[in-house]
Amino acid sequence: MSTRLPVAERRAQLVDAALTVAAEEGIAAATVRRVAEEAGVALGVVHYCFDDKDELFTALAARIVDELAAAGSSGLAFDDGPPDLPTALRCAVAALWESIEASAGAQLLTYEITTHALRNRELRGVAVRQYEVSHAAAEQVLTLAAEASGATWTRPVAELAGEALAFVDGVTLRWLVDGDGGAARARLAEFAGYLATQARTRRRKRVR
Amino acid sequence: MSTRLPVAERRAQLVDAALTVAAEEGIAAATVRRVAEEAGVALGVVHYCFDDKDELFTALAARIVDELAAAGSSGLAFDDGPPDLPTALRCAVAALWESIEASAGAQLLTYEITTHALRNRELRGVAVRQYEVSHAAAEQVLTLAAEASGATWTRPVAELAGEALAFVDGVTLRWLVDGDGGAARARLAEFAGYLATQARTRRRKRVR
DNA sequence: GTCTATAGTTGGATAGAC
DNA sequence: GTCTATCCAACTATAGAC
Repeated sequence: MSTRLPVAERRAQLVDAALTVAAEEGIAAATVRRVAEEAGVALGVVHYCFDDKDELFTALAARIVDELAAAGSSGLAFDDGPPDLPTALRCAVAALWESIEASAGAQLLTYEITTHALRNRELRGVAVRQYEVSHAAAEQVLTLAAEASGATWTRPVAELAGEALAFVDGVTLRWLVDGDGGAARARLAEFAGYLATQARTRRRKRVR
Repeated sequence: MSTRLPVAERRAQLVDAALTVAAEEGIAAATVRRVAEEAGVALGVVHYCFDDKDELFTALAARIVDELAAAGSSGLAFDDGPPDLPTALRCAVAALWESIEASAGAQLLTYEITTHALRNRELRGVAVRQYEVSHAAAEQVLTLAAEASGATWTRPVAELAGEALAFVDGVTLRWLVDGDGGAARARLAEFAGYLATQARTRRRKRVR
């Protein structure tokens, strides 16, 4: 069974395995042993690739943050010409929620990572980075939506992004608990409506 | 050291100890052993009082939810006569935030309890109850604020409470990560402002 | 009825084999 | 440089003492 592999590839493989286990069964289930088993390697291999369980955890968190950043930068595509701001926001929210609803385990995992990181002084940076990336993604979406619809935010985008992030976070957690996707969507739609009041519309390019 | 105690009192004492440990060091640190140590009793005593670690956890969660319900029902007091709605909301938010900011460990613990409960089928009810109580508390605050200021919500209170709860949840978690109390307060104030637009003012009792 | 002493399991880490 | 075999600590749970 012992297919020798360069350490970098092993690390990637192990982080994959850790993600699989943690998303499905929770962070507590992602023990060094369980991750090794999932990856099909002996226990000690994990400790050869990572100094420490914390280091494996940090790598896992980094990987999730990377995915988050990638998802954020995928952006909105408006093929039918420039929409108005409410429409753009509705699209953004719909796309966001679709991706959330399709990955409950991963969503729950991000909350677990946050709390776990907050409880361990050395891991605090993990939680901070998580939010920096999320915040940047939120700002980007808001900026793109405004640009696409030819509107201008009347308040700093950073503030709006902070509020949006908090709201989405809270709505998602609530949804994980009650499983009510309709209610979650309604809440997000309401917030999108609020956001639309925080911009003023510039003269629009005429659609021919 | 063996002061014999009736089981009900021991249970209460142990839940106290569990709360102390969990709020300070996280739910993962609240092992049966650590709780016994904190309470100053032998390890086995915990297993005599609780069938199971899960039962101790459930008791801990119930105790936190009770406190939450109590805090919610403490209500708002407006000694200076009926305020207008924006003022009432500002007061409610300020009081809420003060209590949150004073108990970071307990706040973080509630998130840990939620995620932990969501990862264990048998404990799902714990998370659901947590949110039912929070939601009820939110509805109560909104209703009281409207009554005190002689206003009427133009949307179902349940919807507004759901949005408020989500937002407060998200803001709190963000604050636990970045420690920026000012930003948190600003976000909450903004939301209070939004809420005020969701009501219409009835004729006001004149203040003499 | 209340508590103590002990068993059995699972986890993180390492010394050393290949 | 990569992996295996082994160690030790910490945890949950229980059998039985008082």
